[in-house]
Amino acid sequence: MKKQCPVATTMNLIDNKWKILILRDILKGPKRFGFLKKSVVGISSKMLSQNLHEMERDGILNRKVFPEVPPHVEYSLSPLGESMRPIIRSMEKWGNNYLENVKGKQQIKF
Amino acid sequence: MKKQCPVATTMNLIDNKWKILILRDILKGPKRFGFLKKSVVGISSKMLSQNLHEMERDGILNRKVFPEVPPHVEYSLSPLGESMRPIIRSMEKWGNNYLENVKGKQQIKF
DNA sequence: CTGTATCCACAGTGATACTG
DNA sequence: CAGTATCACTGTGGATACAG
Repeated sequence: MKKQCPVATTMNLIDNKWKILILRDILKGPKRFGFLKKSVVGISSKMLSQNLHEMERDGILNRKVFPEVPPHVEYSLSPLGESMRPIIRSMEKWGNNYLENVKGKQQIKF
Repeated sequence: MKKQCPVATTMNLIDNKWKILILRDILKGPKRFGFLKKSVVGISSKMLSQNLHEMERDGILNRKVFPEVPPHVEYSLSPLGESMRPIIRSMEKWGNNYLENVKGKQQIKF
């Protein structure tokens, strides 16, 4: 029985940048498909749909359908998804510091 | 002038799972090419070389060549790379918790 | 030991059109 | 509104061989 790497385990569940950005948004509260489509800049309906399905399958988020016309679907965090908040927060902190202190002020290109 | 998303900024610098795993290893101390090749399970020389170059270009890590025969190259963290430690640690924590408490014990598949 | 060079298969993704 | 279907394309990344 092989020992598993926790970091690799985490990366298996959030394996692309779209999922991180989706998580970033839903951490602020439940979101609808259309909202995410606009908020996650550059994502296509297909990619959004696909990633939402995978995240639901992995137990990271819940999908709630409101029986209305026109259709209304809301995505919210499961407890497992909520537990990822520290990961996203650490990335947010790092990114903020990078944008403020590094980009352009040091010799690092961009 | 558009406001930039810190999370997306972070993801632009560590945009694939290889970089995360490389970072995980070098956070424990300077590492050589061959060590990383074995430690980052599944990575090819090409991918390893490519990612190391990108991370060096982005200012995340330093490359030090020892003028010896046979060649000896060591990769270590720059201050910028070191500042990513909280990100990796949060992933490590999450992954550990997931492996211990979630996988197999709840209804979440795997 | 630490890589680079080349080839190439195929998974990932964008674009577009369409549906309940 | 919230997706799905299909297709074409591209770049990622594996395999292999080779080099300094």
